[in-house]
Amino acid sequence: MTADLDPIIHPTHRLRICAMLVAGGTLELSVVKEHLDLSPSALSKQVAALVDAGYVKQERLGSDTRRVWLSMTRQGRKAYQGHVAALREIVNATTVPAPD
Amino acid sequence: MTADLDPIIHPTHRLRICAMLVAGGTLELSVVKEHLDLSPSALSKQVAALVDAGYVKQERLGSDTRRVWLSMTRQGRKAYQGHVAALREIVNATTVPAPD
DNA sequence: CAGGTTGTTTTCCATAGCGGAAACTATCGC
DNA sequence: GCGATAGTTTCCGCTATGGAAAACAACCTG
Repeated sequence: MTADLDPIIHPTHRLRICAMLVAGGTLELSVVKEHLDLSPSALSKQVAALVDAGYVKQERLGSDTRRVWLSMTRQGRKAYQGHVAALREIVNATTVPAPD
Repeated sequence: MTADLDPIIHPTHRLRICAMLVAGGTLELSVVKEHLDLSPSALSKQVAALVDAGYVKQERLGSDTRRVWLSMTRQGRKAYQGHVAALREIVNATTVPAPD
């Protein structure tokens, strides 16, 4: 009943990264970097955290294999959905502990 | 157009505290503590951060002045609304940077 | 294929945030 | 006044974060 916020996803940069990937499918790392205006190292680390958690897949695709592409894994999509559900639950809460 | 996430509000405990107060009006600190299952010191610190930001008002009301009551300030409510708007914007984003 | 360039990751470092435990302050009820 | 109750602060260790620069990888050109 009480969905939990996912601490891997919640921090602002990672939440944004996931949102982009969920909406956009497979995106180039550099596109995400520009869109979120993150430094290379900051982005790389946040993405690494998502990859470590099994939420995001990284691959070098296309003709120029220097470029990295990102996409959500099935597990990541599920975790993201759960996280968003938890956010909605919190934000939409109308019920509040009854006063004494 | 791009609303920003508020770093004061975003962290999970503070988000929950704000959500409770926005929904519940004036609540006793201990009620919040029980509801969120936080240790005394953890709660005290998170609330202090919200108070420092001017988002939450703390007062000792009623006969037992040991008990602290919490409520959102006007500024806090506004910040919370903005934060939630930003969350919605991120989560509902359908538009994504166009591919090459 | 050497050398330069571009894209990404890693290392190093300094700083901020967080939470538990325990000491402390203030108040209450008897 | 005393023990119990509510909350805050201090102290401490741990994790997270981010910038800068070094390192690494892949590409491109001559």
